[in-house]
Amino acid sequence: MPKLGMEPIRRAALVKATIDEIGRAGSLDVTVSQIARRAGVSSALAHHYFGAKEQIFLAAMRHILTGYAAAVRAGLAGARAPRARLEAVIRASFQGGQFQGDVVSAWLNFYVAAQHSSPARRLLTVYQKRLRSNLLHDLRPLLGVRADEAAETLAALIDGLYIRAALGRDDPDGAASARRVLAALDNMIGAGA
Amino acid sequence: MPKLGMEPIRRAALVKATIDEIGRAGSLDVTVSQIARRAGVSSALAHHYFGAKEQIFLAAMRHILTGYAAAVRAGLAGARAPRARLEAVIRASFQGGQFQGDVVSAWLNFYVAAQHSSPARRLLTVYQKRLRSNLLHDLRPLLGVRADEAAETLAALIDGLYIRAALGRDDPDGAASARRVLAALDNMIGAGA
Amino acid sequence: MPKLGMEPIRRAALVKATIDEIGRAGSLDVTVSQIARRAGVSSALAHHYFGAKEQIFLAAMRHILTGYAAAVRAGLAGARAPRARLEAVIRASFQGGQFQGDVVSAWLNFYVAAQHSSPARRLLTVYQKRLRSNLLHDLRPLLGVRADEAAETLAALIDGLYIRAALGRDDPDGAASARRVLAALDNMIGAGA
Amino acid sequence: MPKLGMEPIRRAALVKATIDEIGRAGSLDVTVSQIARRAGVSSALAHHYFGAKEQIFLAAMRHILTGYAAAVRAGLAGARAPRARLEAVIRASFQGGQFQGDVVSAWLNFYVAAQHSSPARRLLTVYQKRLRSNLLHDLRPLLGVRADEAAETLAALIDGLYIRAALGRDDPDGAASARRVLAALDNMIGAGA
DNA sequence: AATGAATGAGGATTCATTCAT
DNA sequence: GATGAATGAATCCTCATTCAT
Repeated sequence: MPKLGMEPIRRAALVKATIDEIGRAGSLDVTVSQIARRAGVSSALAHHYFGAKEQIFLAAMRHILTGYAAAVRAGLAGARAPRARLEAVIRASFQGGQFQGDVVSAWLNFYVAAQHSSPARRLLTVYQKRLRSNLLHDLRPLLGVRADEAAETLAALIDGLYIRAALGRDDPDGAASARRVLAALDNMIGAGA
Repeated sequence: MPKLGMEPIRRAALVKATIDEIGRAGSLDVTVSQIARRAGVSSALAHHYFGAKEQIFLAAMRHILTGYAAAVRAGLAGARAPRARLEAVIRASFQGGQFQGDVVSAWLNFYVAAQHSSPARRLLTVYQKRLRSNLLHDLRPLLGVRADEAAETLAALIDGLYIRAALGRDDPDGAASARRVLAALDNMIGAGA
Repeated sequence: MPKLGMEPIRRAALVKATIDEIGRAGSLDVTVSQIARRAGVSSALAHHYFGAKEQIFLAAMRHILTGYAAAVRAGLAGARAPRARLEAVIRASFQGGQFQGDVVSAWLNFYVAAQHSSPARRLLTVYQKRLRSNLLHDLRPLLGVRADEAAETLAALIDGLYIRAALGRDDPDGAASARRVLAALDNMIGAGA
Repeated sequence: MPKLGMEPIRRAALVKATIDEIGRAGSLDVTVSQIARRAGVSSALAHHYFGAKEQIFLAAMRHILTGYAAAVRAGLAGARAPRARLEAVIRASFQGGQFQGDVVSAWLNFYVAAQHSSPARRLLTVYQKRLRSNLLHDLRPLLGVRADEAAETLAALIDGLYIRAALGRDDPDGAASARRVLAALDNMIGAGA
């Protein structure tokens, strides 16, 4: 019997290393060797498990999106009222796991990748649809027909705060960002009165 | 006899070609040869005029920022009241010259470049500062101490709408985007009442 | 409990898989992994049994030559007269086992391998010597001193028909090929009259 | 004005180097770097002019076929009678330029390449058709309906002599090979009487 | 002013081979 | 007996950049 069960370990390590490297480089101009070295394996092994470089990137993207989805689910677990649920969704975007240097940088780069990579675009579209649907679900009871516009605006605002966070040198301030989105949300609700 | 005065023409053509190519590729993964070919010159000439590839990119970035600055200036020319001036600044971001496929794509890519290129970051910072100062100047009379927060939020919203526009396949709808930012602005003003 | 006696089975499977893969690829550019996969084992096992890739190829070559030798022996079993024996030798080259897509393709590739691999060359030389000696043995009584020339020509003709068969897309027509060689043979005999 | 007109020179040198290297290696397992080094240029330049490795090989193949076609044309120039023309065609195959170590080795390898490369197959098909048509044109007056069979056999014989020449260590004996084909031809003619 | 020629450096990818289990 | 794990070495190919003309 050979050494068994390394595959999931290596894959996870490589995905983690990919996000770290993208964060460090601030771009997708990262070599497979750099990723592999950081993961402590040879570049050949990275290819062995992922096939091609793009697959590594996509796996990293999927990893981030999965983490985000889990954060949203967790946040929604205890929330019932629309306003509370919206706050949960918004806060999830700016929480620990998601809103830190490397991950935010990776996000921004995935946005770029989505412009020329169909699979990347598909993944991003899934995220966008889910966010939109989450927001709409609880905006409707509060805003009625204005919910659609509001969802678009809030989603754009979240993305905008991400992009700006990516430019900051230090780890971004998630609490402040969440506060801003919530303020915009409350403005919308208030304006409807 | 040598052709005189070609330099500005060539430079402009190369800058234009750079933006076009970035738009086409959806990333900065564009070769000097591709840019040169599109500009109708040899890649050697591109180097002759710009020195290195990064300089070409920076020139393109500068070109876009200059165009944006001009649009803002033009918009502000006829506006006096704070609300009118804010609308002018916001509309400038989503007007013809700025808010079209290639240019938006270039923008997004420059955001990425700013993460690892100091000169690019500097250029982007200039833009951000100017936008912030423009917004603040007219938000203060309307919102007082809440102006800072409002400026941050509006700026992020503008960026967010750009990023989302970059993902759309067709030329983005500038009017709709501007409307959203203005709605957010009016919500802020209304909430302050 | 360890399976006993697997070795010959695995070796045979790998040899068979090698010939099939060479036929499929139309060249020796076949990886050990491909061969192993087709044989239903790991590439490590292929190395375990054969040591190195070249050994696998040589074993495949030996397998083909052995099969050919057996076909010749079988053909000669019932033949007595020189002309009949020659026909048997010639037909053996174009019979079922030898003259089919994969095998012919492998043959051609072994000719190439013989140009840079000494062991391959040695194997091929054995085949050539044996064919030559077979032909000569029965050409001498019929053609006397012209037998040497005739043997060379017939051997070359056989090889030439193989090479041309290798290029055809479908399984080659062994009967037609044999007929051509026999016609050439009869022309030689006839010319001697 | 840059240094001009190097392209055809480099291309020719690379084609020549390719044939030499294939001859030396006895296979197509030749790296672009080896070819380039022998041609006295960088491997990058080889790619610059030919794009990809396969194109270099195809150019070499084309070069050989062109040389062969020229030799045939030259041989046919002075020949009128069918038998004389056939002799010219046959001799052309075994003359200086065509029938020497490297070139013959390259030939054999091109036969292999034709098994998996469509463009290579196409080139080889052109050669085969031309040879067949050349032979048929002059065999018909001599052999009538038997001309087709004869052409096939002669073509196969020529190929067979090539393949065997490729295995010999020294430069092959073209005169002897030609003599053999001519003898086969005369046997055919004689048998028809 | 402009470009064809040329290359060094670097990166993705493949693969035979080894090894521990 | 058998294999998953792992890698070093190679190879194709790309590209920014330089230079002579």
